[in-house]
Amino acid sequence: MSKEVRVRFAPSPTGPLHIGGLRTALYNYLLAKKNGGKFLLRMEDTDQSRYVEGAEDYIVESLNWLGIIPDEGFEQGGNFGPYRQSDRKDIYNKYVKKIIANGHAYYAFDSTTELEAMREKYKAEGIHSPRYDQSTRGSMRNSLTLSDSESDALITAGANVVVRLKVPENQQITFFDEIRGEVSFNSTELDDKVLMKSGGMPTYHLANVVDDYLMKISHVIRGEEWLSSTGHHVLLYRAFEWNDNIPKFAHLPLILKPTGKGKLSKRDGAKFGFPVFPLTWQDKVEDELYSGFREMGFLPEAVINFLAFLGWNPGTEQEIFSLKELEKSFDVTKIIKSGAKFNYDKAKWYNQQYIINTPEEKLVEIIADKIEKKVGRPVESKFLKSFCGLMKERVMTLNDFETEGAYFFSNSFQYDIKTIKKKFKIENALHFTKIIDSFKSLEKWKTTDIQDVTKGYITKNELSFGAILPILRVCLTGTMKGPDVFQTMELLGKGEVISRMTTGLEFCKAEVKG
RNA sequence: GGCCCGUUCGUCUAGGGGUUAGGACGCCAGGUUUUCAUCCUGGUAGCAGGGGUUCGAAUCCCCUACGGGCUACCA
Repeated sequence: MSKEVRVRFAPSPTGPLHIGGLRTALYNYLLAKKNGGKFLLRMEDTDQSRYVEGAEDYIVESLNWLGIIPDEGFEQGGNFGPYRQSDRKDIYNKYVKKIIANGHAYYAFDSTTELEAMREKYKAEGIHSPRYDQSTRGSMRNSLTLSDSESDALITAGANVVVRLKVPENQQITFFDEIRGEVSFNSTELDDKVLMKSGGMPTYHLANVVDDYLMKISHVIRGEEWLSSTGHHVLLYRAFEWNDNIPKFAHLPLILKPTGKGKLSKRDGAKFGFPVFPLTWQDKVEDELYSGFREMGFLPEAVINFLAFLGWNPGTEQEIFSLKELEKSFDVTKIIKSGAKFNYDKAKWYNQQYIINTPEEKLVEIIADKIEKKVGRPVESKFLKSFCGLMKERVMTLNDFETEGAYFFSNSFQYDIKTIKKKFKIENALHFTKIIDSFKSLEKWKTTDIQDVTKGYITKNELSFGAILPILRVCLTGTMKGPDVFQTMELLGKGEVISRMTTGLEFCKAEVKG
């Protein structure tokens, strides 16, 4: 009987969640669903100094938007709570006492200045990155070097007391990473990490291991930035004698900048002109607005699909996967080892695919409010449905509906002068007037009728389509881009078409003369 | 600097000893649509370098180079 799959997404509320974190959440979620397991959301808020107001809500809302809903967490509840680390201080305290007692951790009393002095001293001796470890701890102020009575006094006094892991000498630490295979460290390379900070809060390392154990986490899927500290985590499991309960590890490659080097950062969005966050985030400290995929007009399904494929693929040639399909096909061992550059073109392509495959009714639900807000009046849903049908094959984002299709809602637009100059011949002016007249006398205002009467007129008078159709389009929409001109006319309505044609024709005449 | 991880078209990737090295995005060309987009067809372009092992390496091993991560009382 294999253990139940229980995975967690454990973000820190230090700011908005960026797409790297989101992908981590997604992979965790997929592994849980694939195996009928549980996906938990745990808030790692042990650093009160970095706590950012609203970040927690942002994380929850982001996951909700994407449909990655936790089975357990501080909102859903569960039998392994509390799910905020700040609410678990007593638990960490209890466990840290335990490993101090069994000799795997110790108290250290060094002040910041003392630590700095130590680093300076060893640096001067040519050691590049001096650390608090087995080679230096003997010359520091801690419960290993001080007498018991001295230590006790300092512990009681309470200032500057931290607990450090006593890393053993020359131990081989090997663990199996589901993505990378065997990874090993020698303990001599590892420093005596702080487990409990002076305020009594645990550090990530302690809290993480204790929580994963207590919450019966079976797989730890996290970013590659944690790979180096996994040695410490394994040591911790050993110190607690939880060897049989070490979770499986999977360290995800980082998401890189699209150009240049380095991992994607929050500033890259503004720099390269694409979102790196799921939702727009107003940063109060920096007074900066970071754009989000949702506000940029992306469908959550498209973002999911795009994110899933940034570092994973099923090994088949299928590219479009719904969340449900991903849940079935996902396989941690197929995750790519190397970092992937963020490719906004591909993200847009996914979005376009999803928009095209979304039924018009659904699109109306999504964009109706935005359109009406922009137009400033209610718009019939029947109209919107046709509008979506005409536009959805030519938009990249949801926002393009209102920008590229603005002329369906308003007649105040700029005419494409170039086309008018090129295509409008003054000797055809009378023909346009006659075409307008034939529109007026049209009883049924359907695409085919409009098309028949227009094309009929062109053929009968031996005119060319190229001399008439572009001008019709420009007069009606201002632009040369857009759906079929006759379908556009049907949707615009007879009155509107006649009115726009009349003013448009006057504009053309004036333009050519002037 | 040290430790750890990585390296297939411009980008995302398939491929795990014998393949014309496959797909997708982008780009280019053609077709459809007398617009744009969609759609269809075709094209462009890649195994970081050097040594091994082998009858035979993109594939296995080593070295180098390059990239990335970590090196806090941050996560």
